[in-house]
Amino acid sequence: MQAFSIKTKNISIMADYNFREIEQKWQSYWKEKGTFKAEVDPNRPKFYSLDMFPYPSGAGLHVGHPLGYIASDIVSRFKALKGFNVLHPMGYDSFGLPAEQYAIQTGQHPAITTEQNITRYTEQLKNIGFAFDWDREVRTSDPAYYKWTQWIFMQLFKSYYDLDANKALSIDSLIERFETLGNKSVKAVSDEDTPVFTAEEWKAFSEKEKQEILLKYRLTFLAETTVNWCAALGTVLSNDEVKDGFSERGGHPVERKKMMQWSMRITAYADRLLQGLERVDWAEPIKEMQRNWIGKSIGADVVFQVKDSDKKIKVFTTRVDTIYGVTYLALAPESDLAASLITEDQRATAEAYIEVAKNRSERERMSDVKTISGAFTGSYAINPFNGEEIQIWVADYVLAGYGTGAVMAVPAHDERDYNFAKHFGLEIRQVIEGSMENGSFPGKGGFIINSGFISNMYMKEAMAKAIAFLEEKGIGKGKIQYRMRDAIFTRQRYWGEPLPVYFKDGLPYLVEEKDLPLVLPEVDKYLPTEDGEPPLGRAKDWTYKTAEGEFPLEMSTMPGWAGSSWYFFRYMDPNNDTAFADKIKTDYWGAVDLYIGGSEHATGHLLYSRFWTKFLHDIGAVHIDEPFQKMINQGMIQGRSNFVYRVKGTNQFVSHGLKDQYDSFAMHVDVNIVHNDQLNLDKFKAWRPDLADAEFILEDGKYICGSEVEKMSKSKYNVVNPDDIIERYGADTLRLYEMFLGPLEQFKPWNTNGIDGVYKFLRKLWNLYHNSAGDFQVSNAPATKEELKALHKAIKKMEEDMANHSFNTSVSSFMICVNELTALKCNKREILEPMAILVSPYAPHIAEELWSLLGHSESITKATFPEFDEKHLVESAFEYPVMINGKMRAKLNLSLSLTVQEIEKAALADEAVQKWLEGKAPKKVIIVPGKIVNLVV
RNA sequence: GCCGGGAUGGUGGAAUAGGUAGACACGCAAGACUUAAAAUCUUGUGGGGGAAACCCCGUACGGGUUCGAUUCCCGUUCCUGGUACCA
Repeated sequence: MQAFSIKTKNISIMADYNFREIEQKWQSYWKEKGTFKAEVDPNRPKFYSLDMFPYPSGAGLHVGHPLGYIASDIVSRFKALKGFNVLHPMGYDSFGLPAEQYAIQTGQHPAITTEQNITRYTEQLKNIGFAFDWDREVRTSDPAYYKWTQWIFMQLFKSYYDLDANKALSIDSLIERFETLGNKSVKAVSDEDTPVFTAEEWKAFSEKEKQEILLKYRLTFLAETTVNWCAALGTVLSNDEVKDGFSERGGHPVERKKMMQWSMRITAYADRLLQGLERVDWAEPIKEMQRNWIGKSIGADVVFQVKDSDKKIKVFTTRVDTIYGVTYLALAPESDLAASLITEDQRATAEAYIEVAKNRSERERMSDVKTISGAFTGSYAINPFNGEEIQIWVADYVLAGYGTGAVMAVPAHDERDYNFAKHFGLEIRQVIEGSMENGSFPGKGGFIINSGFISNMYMKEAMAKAIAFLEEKGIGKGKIQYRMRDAIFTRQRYWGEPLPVYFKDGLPYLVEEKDLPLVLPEVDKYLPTEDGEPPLGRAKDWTYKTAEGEFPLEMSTMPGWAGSSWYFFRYMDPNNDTAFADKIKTDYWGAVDLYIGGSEHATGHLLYSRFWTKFLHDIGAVHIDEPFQKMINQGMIQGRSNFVYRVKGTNQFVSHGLKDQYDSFAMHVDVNIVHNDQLNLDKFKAWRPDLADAEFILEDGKYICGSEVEKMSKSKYNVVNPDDIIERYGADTLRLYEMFLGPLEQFKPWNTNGIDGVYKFLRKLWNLYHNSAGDFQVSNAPATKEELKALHKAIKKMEEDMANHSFNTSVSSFMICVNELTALKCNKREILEPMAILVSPYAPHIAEELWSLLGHSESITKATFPEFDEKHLVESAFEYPVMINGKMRAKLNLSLSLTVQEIEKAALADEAVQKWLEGKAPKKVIIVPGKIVNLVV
């Protein structure tokens, strides 16, 4: 009877670490109990942990994607154990080009592919055991979501940027001011060509004229703009979607083209976007990238009169202090003014030059910086400071898109101007004290010479005087110029949010809010129409009906960044039908406390989100002004390819170490059939039919593969799928291993060479709670000093690592702790309970299982993080390294209560030390108690 | 070109306030268990010399500061990310 019962027990409870069973069990438990449901709770501090919005691609997740999610999951779970109310959501940026390209090829509606991809992504994410509140999932392509993307667009349309208030204000308030005062006194961000008018003139304008003027102020507006046109994709692209003259997605050529486009007046926020960077805790390089992208320059506009003409040329310069050194003006080839200034005697050469320069592609111009080219127009301008006549040139080093498209050239103090002047034999006139031996020099802050009334001054003073002169004469003013351009907001594509806009008399009007969402219509094909309209031109009845009649709706859709610029607010209140999110909720959750994602979004998403947040702040919709308080940029996981070496002309494969003895060539082999660089021969034969009868030349009985770090891609057979790792080792091992691989921010190749160690760790952890028969067994006996010390070392380390986001070192410290406890044969509840909590953020499934075996009925996620107590780590003795001249020569175990004199005495008495001292007394003795002894002889 | 980040054993990496370089893990080697293999466990493992004690060298390279430098400073090389005629 006795024997029988034991046997039954062994069979029923005997438990090796069975990750499959455990992980499924707890994932279902979390789902059923709604463990990670987050609700507003004013009595608890909040923590908002966010991952960058994924685009659900058809390829599914590979092992690199979850890296950041695992890190944020660990932080989220840790914060919850620390008593925080954690918001940790996940959702999908589900509008995008790949689904549409696929739709064009197959005719399948992008919504269907997108849905399939999301299902796959969600399944993969759930297998990893993330503490996401899945009830908050959002999708940008869901009408209930994009209703509010459209709503935000409408608010932008109804707003302008007021420079006195330094915020966005309603366009209605602007109209009121126009009606009473005209626009002369209005300081607002508007188009360059905005006319000045009085109240009377305003009132006399027609409805059409009024709307045209208002468009020059609206924060989102329709205007003729030079855009990046990608013919292959049939759409315009934003600057951050273009890399080296080619589209980021697909690598198609991109050209500059003038088109009527919707834009967002992000430039109005340039300065606040710059200022705000001071207040966020981001990695410095990302901030620097944004600063460069915004590109603030402080300088002045200067107007040059064209000689014998009423034409004027406005230039922007950051160095008015060098204005007496100007020896020519240069205009961009695209400039209409340049063409009009060409005189008869220069016509042939200048026009030919403009023709060539204009038609050179952006890419050509960029890659060919060294070649200096230009042409004299034949016209002269007058330098307003000294009345000198200077030549006006056309030069392709001047960009039409920056400043005024014209520069005042100071060859002595600007390298490009210098090279140009040298090349064409133009005058070089020095106006700052210094040596011209090595060509031009910027001489910033230098002493000004040969410069009329600003001579004998330093830069700062000279600039102030020169600007005062310009303003007094009405021929210029101090100005701040930004490199950043307004963001194009339309794409001539199907799979995006429709703009809630219709056209009347050729002018845009908003649809009424009650008609939102303006749902994406069905079309027969996802291609442009025959007459070049965007795909929405194919939709039937794509019109808007008002009391006045039926009007055509806008046919372009919003760009990919629209939906992702505000999704972090929607997570706070994902199902709200009356607002994009309830104010009480946005007030409570506030800014994202930790944002983890790649640095590739530095100048796109991260800038646009900040812009929209500031706008929503201005209109009183949210109280925060910066969306992401702290950000960590995880490094990309690269692929690590494996190779086999085929002997030429045979079906023989030679192992890596022997390949040089044969005439062989390398061939990619699927990394999933290679373990620790050793090829699984059976799986290799089964991999492809032509390899079934492959033969091998082995070294030490093994086939060793070569390896190389490359991008993770299907064609290189180096894609590792998280599901495969989970199938083999479990989600907890995957989570631990991704963290163990190295610092989160670092770029690193994925290889599974070390994964066994992490898996072994989990088994050792499991064994602490089980006896050798595999039965759960913990003791209630009090813990020993050593056991407590091992535990508290780990607690301390984890606390520190969490503060520094050093996840890899925490995994090591868990291993050390488990190794120590195993050596101590510890199975005390007093140790093992806190131990389970400690590892639970990293390995939540096994931790839940152990926690429940320990007799707890509630999830371990509701436990409290163990309190660190320094007293367990206090040592009474220390093994001093004793150094002679900085080299470690002896070790000395001494009590920490010894005084410096006593330590010195003990050190000098040591045998090994005596040998090195050779009987002499040390010249100098350095003793740092608890650290080191160093003797100088 | 300009602005960042980096370089540590065979490999991933550690050293968080200048104080024992190489924690932890992989791999490798030897041993135990096994008919055998796998798994597991034990021991060793930066390089060179030595039977050993121990000695010399060693954190990309060259200098410097310091009693003491992977850590701070100056210079060089290589890798890597961003950006590109921005007036």
